[in-house]
Amino acid sequence: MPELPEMETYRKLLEERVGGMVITEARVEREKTINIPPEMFIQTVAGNRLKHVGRRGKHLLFELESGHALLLHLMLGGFLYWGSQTDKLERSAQVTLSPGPNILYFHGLRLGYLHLLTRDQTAERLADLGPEPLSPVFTLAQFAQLLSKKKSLLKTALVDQHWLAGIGNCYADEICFHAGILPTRQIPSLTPEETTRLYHAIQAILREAMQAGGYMEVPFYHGDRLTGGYNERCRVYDREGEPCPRCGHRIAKSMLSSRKVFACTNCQT
DNA sequence: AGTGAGACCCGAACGC
DNA sequence: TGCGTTCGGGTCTCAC
Repeated sequence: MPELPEMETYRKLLEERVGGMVITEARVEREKTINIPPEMFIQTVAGNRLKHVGRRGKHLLFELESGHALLLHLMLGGFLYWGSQTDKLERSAQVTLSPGPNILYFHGLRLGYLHLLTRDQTAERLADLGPEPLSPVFTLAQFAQLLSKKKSLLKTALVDQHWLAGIGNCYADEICFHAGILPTRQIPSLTPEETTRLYHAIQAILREAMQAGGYMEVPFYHGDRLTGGYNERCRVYDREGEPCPRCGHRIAKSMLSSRKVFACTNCQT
């Protein structure tokens, strides 16, 4: 599901294409996707300029000139499409915005949402998130400090948004594989050397995935060659039984608090 | 504090 | 083909 690299890919594409544009029209097809009555939502959003598109963890922030922000979380199965009245998908869209001549379609928002918030409300909603793993202030020392405060299993911590923001089920496994460490390791058992490997794996995997365009299944616009470029690059995620790209051993799947865990039990220790 | 279960939601996958 | 059923999975909340 959409994690940091996918949302960052969307953020960049959106910033380039619709940043600075006036949202001439907003439509709400599913009221539960938003947080206020549709009339109020449309009244505030329509005619408002989209100043900037930001990201925090797995959230996307559409910052409006009025000081409001649209806070997007795609949760499970949510995705975006940017096209025209005719160039659109054969799928229902829960909300559409028209920044400029094209239309931004919000699809698959069942558990996901697009909430219109004031500056203060936005800050409050994001206040509980952990640090951004790719921020320059997120150093190895800070990561080691974070780890020292956790006693849980490694994977449980990696997907905990309050501890570290942006990593989900897929990248947690990919990061552990890159570091050669089992996701089910107890955090207190990690050596300083392993902590260093994990830190560098977080940087390497997230940056590689961002560069490749994440693992979304649906392109962002007609002819999009970036979005979803990471689909073929996952080393262990959803590859149960396939040979490990490092040692050839079969990749194992297990469950951990109703989450799938993929790992090579031979070269990850 | 960590873990687990239930709720949320509906498209996709599956079974007959 | 087609209808009914099951499942998945991030996050929040509430036990234990």
